[in-house]
Amino acid sequence: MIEATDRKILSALQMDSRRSAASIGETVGLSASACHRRIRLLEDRGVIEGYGARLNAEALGYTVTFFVEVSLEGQSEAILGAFEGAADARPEVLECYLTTGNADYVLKVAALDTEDFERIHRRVISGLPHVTRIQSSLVMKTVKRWRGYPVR
Amino acid sequence: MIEATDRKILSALQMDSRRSAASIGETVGLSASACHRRIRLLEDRGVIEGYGARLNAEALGYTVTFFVEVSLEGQSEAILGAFEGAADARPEVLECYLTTGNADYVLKVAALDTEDFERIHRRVISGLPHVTRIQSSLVMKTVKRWRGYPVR
DNA sequence: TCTGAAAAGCCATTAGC
DNA sequence: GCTAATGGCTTTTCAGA
Repeated sequence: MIEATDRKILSALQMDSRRSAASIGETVGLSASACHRRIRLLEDRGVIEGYGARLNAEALGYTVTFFVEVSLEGQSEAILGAFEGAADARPEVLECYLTTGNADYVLKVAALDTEDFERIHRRVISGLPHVTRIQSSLVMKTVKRWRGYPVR
Repeated sequence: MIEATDRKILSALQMDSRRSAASIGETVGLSASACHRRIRLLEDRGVIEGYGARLNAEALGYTVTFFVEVSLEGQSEAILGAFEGAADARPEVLECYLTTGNADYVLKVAALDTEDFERIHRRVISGLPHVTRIQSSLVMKTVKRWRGYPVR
């Protein structure tokens, strides 16, 4: 379990990891050194997995985001493993989940433009091993983007 | 457009935003101050939207992740707007996208346990305004988690 | 064991070139 | 873009609650 003060620290760092330990300590009622030590412990415990910059997709040239539901030709460990390894290796595949429901996998993909989308859909995804059926859903609007987990 | 050196900087910061400008500058062939100025400009241009800690979902107590496909009872601006505002306000809804395809929206949701999942599915999602059909897909395995955009 | 205070070293940031 | 200088921050050490 995670203590209340630690949760406040995590919430602050999740929103803005460039805040200093002194600043966060001030808001949670700790000195800079005490706050810093707690952060270090949360890192060591694996609660904090790392720190990253949030980049603007459009600025990077990605104008198209889409989800792909993928079904495979079987459920054997060999088939699943082959697909997962190949999906993981493709940089176009941003995320990949094995799910219950109609499809076997849900993939999140980013493309530079509609031509790139076409290429990824027809060549990359369809070319992953043991794929039998794919169905893409284009993202027309991001209503709520990822801003981290609720920590309360 | 973004220059090659800036892309290397972005890639490094996306992976680990705690690296110093001096360290990144060394790998991309710049002095600390030059690298720092480029980072500042990328922030000002909005290419870098912010910095955040990556937290471990299980450590926070989230054992269940699922996607929900949601259909609404109409497509009018009022209906879409009401749903989107309500979805955005729910902390359980981590992400929300308006998509093409069978459903109108795709939501990503995290739950503490199966009981919490039940609560969110039956009360939160179903209670969002103008929802007519929902279909959940439970994540059984995260094959590839979000690690940022390819910047090359 | 966790805290706060102080010291040392590193880093971000700016100015000058 | 680089070098140099400054101020702030991280990080460690140490003593007390």
